[in-house]
Amino acid sequence: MATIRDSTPPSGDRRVRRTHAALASALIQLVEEQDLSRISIADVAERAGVSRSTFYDHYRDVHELAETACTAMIDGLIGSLPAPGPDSADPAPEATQSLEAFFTSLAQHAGLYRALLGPQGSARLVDHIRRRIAAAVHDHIHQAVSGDDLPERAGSPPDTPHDVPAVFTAGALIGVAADWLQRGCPRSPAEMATLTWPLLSALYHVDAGTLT
Amino acid sequence: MATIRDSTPPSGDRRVRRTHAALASALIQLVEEQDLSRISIADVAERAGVSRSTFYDHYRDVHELAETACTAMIDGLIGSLPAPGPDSADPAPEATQSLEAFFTSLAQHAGLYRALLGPQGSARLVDHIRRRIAAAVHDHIHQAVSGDDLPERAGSPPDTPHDVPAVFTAGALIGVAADWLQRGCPRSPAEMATLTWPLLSALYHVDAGTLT
DNA sequence: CAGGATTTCCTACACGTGTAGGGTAACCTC
DNA sequence: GAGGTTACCCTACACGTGTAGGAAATCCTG
Repeated sequence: MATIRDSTPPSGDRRVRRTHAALASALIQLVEEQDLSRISIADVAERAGVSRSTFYDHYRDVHELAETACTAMIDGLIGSLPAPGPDSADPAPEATQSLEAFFTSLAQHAGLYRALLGPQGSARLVDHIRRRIAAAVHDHIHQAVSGDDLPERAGSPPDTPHDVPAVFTAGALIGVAADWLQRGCPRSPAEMATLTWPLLSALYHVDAGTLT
Repeated sequence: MATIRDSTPPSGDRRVRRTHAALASALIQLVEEQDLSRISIADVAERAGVSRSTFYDHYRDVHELAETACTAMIDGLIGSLPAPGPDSADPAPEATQSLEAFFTSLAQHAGLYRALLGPQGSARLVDHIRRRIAAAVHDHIHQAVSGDDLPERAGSPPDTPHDVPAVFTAGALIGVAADWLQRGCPRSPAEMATLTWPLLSALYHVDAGTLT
């Protein structure tokens, strides 16, 4: 039996890397085709060309696989979140552009993200994403206030401190994203960015003011 | 076999009311004791003194039961959300008080809400709650701008229009609530209200400004 | 109270889940 | 390459899910 909880990516063994990749790819394919709640472990394993018991050697359930399989994509998304502008830059072109990139990325994998964030999705994954966004927002705010460049926060554990503004902001972004995806992306990413930026910017300003 | 999708509360038949109540009460009990994901339909049915197949006569799964069983409680929560103040009322005592009531209600059923909103919770229910909060926020904003008293929005269907600020705000509140509950409510409801109100208020102001 | 209509319960079935043990083959290290 | 290690696969089992049909009890209606 395999040792469970292998601490992720640069797994020494070639076999492990292959099954991890195969399972992740299979899940992403399947989730584009149907609701996450309809996907059985047997489905994923078969699509990946792997036995069902091998799946259990690596993950406890589909949500756990989804968490690790999508972390890279999620982090890409989060990376395109705009930092708070220096101060009241009303048009704020670069921030809006960042947000547009955010919504564009969402739209490009709309099927995937809708399945994960929507009502048939995974509360676990949503929680995971909220933590990561909150951590990013936390860094943005403190970086903007102190002026320091934080040391990149590598693959560090997302031990968010209890930062109310950060989780507030993170929840808000998830809410907008989930709702937009669920309605089938009726507005363009640019429109969404234009509508969202004033709200996000307002939160940033409150945070900066409260922090000092 | 029973006709599925009976349109809820004032169900004529005495038997139906009894089983609905028994199932709802049983679920709420169980969810205070353990994670939602560990609760089987057989558990709920047994606790309610009802057969498993009767459960399926009324609900498709545990999440659907949770949705209807908690709607009343949820609506109570939403009712205590503060409306936007007339304009910049910085201390805004009544708004903060409303928010404190909101967090106090959450804390009173902390076990329940944590199980429902947390990582082991129900994405369906979270989606449902977000829609309801968004609808309430939507009404608040338009009421504040137009000055009208909307006609109470009785048990009406939560057909939220695509209102970005509303879902943004709704997501934010859910994010704060979920995070706070998950950490075991480390701060008092009053502290949470004090921390949250500036953020919420800022969003209200942006919305009012954008609307005119 | 009789009537019909519904709800409730029982049984049964095909599947999915999660766990366990052990055989085989692939891998890394030396 | 030979070594031990470890991942992979197979089998099997206990349980939960969701569906279906039909018997019996309960209810609303007139």
